Amino acid sequence: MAGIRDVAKKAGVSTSTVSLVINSSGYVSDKMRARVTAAMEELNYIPNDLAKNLYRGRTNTVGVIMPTLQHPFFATLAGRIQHYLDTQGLHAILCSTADQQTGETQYVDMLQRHTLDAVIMGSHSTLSQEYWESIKRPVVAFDRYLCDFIPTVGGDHITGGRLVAKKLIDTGVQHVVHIGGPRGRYHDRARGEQLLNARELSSRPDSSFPTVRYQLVLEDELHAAGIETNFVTVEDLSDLDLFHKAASAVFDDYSDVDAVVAPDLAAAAVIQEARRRGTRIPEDMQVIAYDGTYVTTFAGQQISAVVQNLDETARRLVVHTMDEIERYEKINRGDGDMAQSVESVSNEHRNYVSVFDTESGVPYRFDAVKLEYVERETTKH
Amino acid sequence: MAGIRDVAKKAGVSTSTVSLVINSSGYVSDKMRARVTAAMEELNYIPNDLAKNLYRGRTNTVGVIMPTLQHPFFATLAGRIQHYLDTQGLHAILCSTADQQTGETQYVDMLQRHTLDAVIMGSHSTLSQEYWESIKRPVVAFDRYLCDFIPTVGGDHITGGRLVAKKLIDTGVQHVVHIGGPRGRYHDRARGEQLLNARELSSRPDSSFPTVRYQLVLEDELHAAGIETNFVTVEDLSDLDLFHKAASAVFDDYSDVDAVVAPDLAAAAVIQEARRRGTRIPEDMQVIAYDGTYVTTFAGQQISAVVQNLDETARRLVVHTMDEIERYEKINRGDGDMAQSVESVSNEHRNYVSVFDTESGVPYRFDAVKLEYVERETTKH
DNA sequence: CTGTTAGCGCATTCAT
DNA sequence: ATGAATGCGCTAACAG
Repeated sequence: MAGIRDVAKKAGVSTSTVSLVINSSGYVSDKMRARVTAAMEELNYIPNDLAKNLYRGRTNTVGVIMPTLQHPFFATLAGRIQHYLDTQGLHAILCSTADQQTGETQYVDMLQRHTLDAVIMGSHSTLSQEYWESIKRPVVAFDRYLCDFIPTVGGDHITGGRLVAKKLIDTGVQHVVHIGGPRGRYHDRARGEQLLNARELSSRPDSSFPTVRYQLVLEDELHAAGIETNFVTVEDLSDLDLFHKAASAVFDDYSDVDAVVAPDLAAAAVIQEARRRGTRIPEDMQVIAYDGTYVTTFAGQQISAVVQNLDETARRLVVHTMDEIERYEKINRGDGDMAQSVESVSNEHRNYVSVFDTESGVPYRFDAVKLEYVERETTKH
Repeated sequence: MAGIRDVAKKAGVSTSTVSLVINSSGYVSDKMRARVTAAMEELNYIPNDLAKNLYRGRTNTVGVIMPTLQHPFFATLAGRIQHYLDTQGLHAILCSTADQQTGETQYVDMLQRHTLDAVIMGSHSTLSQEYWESIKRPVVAFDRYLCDFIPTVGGDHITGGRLVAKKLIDTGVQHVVHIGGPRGRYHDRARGEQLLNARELSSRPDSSFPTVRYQLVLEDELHAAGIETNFVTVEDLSDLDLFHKAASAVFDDYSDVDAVVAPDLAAAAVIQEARRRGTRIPEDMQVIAYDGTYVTTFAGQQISAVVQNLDETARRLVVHTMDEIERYEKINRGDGDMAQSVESVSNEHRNYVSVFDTESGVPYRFDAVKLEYVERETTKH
């Protein structure tokens, strides 16, 4: 309850002196400082950050929007994001859209009302490009394109797809079934672009960059090698039971399948189903997981996987978040134009790709994190 | 950038009228309302919640402290907490202590500085009882005793331990190895109290109520039935590799083990290790997981488990959180004494146990959520 | 029913 | 080096 003025009164100084002591800024004589700290102790004074926030117009809080924490993939990513935000003195408000009635708009709202300094968007959004453009506050996207004004950090799924394809081709499989989320959500016209590299992709802000990309690359490379492929859809990623159903479907619908590529949980379900049906892995069937979270090490056997570097992804997401916050602060202060701060970041990452839009002065930035293939029990050498 | 006064000016009314329109409180004539909303549209006005927060002294934000989001157990719990907080118009700031340099004190700090309305404490705390008592702001604990002023919601691990013991005894096993976190952390004197029921436990605020309790009950009941038991420790729960090491240790150190009880991830590791060593489950060995998250359904085989009702746990945690917030608001308004609001909650839950401390006027409250045993592939009937 | 005004608790110019 | 005054943007008495 004790306020800064109580402390000032008790110490026989003015409020600004107390303020200087609190923030250890400016010059305060040692005597004054001692008296002030003594008064603070006595009154058990604790500064109220709400006032500070109002004055500063910042809360040091970032909204982190993920589909669900149930998936180790997003839980891990969220954890790493929290870690890197913490190193910058920022807090994370977590929103798993699956756990909430109100969707992502609530958080964009908080962003607009200055309850949030920025938003990291990791969920699929049905909102239009125009909507995201109209926000004009710091937003960074994970693995998806929102609009020209919003930078993206995501896995290099082109490489990811190639890694899987190469391994399967080398192993000599004939019929690959891969499992994934509904494809309808994604821009199908991207279908013809799967062999573009990250730089080329990033120059096409009209297409999204979701994980699903690796599937397109995979299919193309396998087809080019004369290998048959089929796709099994998991409609709702937050319904874990569907992964088991998908695993069953693989065996039921494709009797001659000799390789499965699937996100971690689905891959784990396939391992379990294989044991139940007496299918030996990797002798009778190869299994490769896509994502490579700890689920691949706690399944029935250790699963080979294309691993996403979530730590690095989180690090970059936070770097861009800070940049965006700073960029908008500059804009709101009036100095510096919108494109300015981008340059300074562009050398930060090896795979960083910037495409400047000279008309708007604002670039769309795609920051690709490399993926890695790890060989384990479920594939043959 | 547009403020409430800009809107007022544009609409030709006063700021308070605008405020009334925004909060749709009080009476405003339709004409005025129309003009105000029109002005808001034109100016693209968005209220700044920082000012509102300062005035109200609340942020509608609750700190949720968990050891790590890596564990599906805590990730799921955190997700459910977020869900229930959301239904009450509250946001969740997430802190997994494993992901952060700064520990839980940072969040208690935010609580004191009014950045947080309350804190839900799910991590182990090394801080003293006196420390927690001195906070005097809303705190609710998960599965652990902090101090007399702080209510706890936790699983009924007494029942949990009994469920496991009964099953194992019925199955006729001879040598049980169970895996768990380091025991040193927990009050050893609780050792002699393991047969107390929830009510009796709750009347002993000097002991904590961690998950580990089930192990004590388990050991006692098994010993009483003449069954040998051994304990394998996992020193650091956030180091997933240790679960695999523990699983190996079970086989290496105890060749005649015929049953394993372990937290989900460790149980999954045991399943994997058993397959590697040719041990058949459940023919040669029974496995029961404690917690029952989805990990038990994605392991090498479906694992029998004592399931914690995390949804109900989360619900109650949030109920108590709201109660505490309200209680402290009353206290700060001066009306109502500290013990008052507790009564109204005590009938809310079937397993709710209150112990009133007439001296302080504030009870220690322990709210126990029932556990359930689910039979799956890894145990015999 | 609407407008005027006084804070909410702190940070920061400016004088001194 | 220190203090008095002003404002951050909004809310809620109170007066009209």
